[in-house]
Amino acid sequence: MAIIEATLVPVQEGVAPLRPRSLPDQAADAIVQAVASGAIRPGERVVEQKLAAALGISRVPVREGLRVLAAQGLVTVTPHRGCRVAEFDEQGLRQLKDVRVALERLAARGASAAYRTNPQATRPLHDVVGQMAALVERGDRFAMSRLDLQFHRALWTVAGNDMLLRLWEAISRHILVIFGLETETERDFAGIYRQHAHLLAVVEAGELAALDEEIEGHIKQLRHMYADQDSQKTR
Amino acid sequence: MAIIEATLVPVQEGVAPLRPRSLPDQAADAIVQAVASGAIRPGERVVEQKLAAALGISRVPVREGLRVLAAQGLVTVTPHRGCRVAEFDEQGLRQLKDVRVALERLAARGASAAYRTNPQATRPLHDVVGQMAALVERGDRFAMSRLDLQFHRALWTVAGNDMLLRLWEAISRHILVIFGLETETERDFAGIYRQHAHLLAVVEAGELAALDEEIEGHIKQLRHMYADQDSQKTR
DNA sequence: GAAAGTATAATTGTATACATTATGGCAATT
DNA sequence: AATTGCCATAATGTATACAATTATACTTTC
Repeated sequence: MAIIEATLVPVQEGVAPLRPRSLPDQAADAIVQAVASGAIRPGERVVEQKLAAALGISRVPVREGLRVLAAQGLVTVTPHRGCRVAEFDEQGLRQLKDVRVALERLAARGASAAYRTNPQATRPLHDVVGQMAALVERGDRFAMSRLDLQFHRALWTVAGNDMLLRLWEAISRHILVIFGLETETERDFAGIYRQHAHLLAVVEAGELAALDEEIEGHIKQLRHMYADQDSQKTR
Repeated sequence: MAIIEATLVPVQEGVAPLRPRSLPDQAADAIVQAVASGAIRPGERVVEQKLAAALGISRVPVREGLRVLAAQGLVTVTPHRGCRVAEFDEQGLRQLKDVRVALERLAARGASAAYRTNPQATRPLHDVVGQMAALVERGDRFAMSRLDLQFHRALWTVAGNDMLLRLWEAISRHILVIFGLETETERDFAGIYRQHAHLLAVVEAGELAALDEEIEGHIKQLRHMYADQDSQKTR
């Protein structure tokens, strides 16, 4: 059987399959980044041609990127009337938080189970927490936000649920934007590090009730930070 | 202020804004339908040009539809190597079920809260259940599956969480495919009707613990039905 | 003077054409 | 005999061109 034969072929270890990032992907990231950095404001109209020109590419990959973003809820697209960046009002944030809590619990439980099966499974999480610790001194806000997302992405990955991870792709983009839009209030870097370290410990402990509570508390902060800016909005 | 003036303009009530379904959307639906009906098998390679030809359109809208399906996890796309329909193995089904339970709980709680605020909120759910009742006699398997999905879509809509509803769009497509692929074992139509009616009653009752349990039981059936076929798979 | 009609510009939607990349077969080389 | 290099083919990725739709400004009409 050819299949069996194929599995016997020695596969080079230690090399990850490289995959070139396509223009649509890059375009989607660029748009999200633009929103997160404030270059494009929530609710603002987005014109394909202008985006394409700014990115130095044609409209086609831009459109594909926008379609994906629409599926993930970061832009709304009305037929023949174009795209508009989603608004991130207080209600939307609460909804996002609810969804995230529900799924993050699942992820944490999955990661917890994976750890019980194989204590090495949470290695990536420790790595991220380690990087966080190194960042506490020099307070790089952007880098810390990235590590925050990276930690949770790792958590959802360790859980080993493909569908879950796919939903995280959408959710994390929302969070990325929210992190970007959040007020400049200095975040408590030591606190962020401590929180994630603690969450990781609880995951490895595997007490379900404690896990649920930890997750709930961990995510609540999100809404907090953003609330100030939102109340400033006149409209 | 122009804004205030605008809000005073009487808006015609009772008419839904009509939006033409775009070719990419139709293409995506067509592909999902083709998988659900068995015309395209899970894991099978999908060539854009052939799809376009079959649908009588060009490749561009097909590509956009495929990108959305990829974001929703129904196809996997490898750069320069094309698309492949996802496989729905037992593990994937379990993962899907876990995610669905977690989110469906959230939806049910939201719907329950909406009902407490306004008893009219669950009206659409009663409608669907009514249609189910009418279908019990003449056992139209396809129609019943549609009502099943329609019920849950209504549930998630009533919950009033946009993000949640967006995720449902992805999940429901998976379920649609699974329903289609499921073995021809006659489903218990009366049972399906009864289950949904009961779920609705529990939602309106609003007992959280009972709700969680009900959801869990309600969704477990999914894996069940498919398990047989999956075990037949040789590979 | 407000509503409806009309022409024009801007933008999106789709199709076609071209460029790039992967795949499979076959010869050449070691 | 196995690996490498090369070529032909097929499919994807991207750009450009055109068609269809919407928005805007202006005119017309009652």
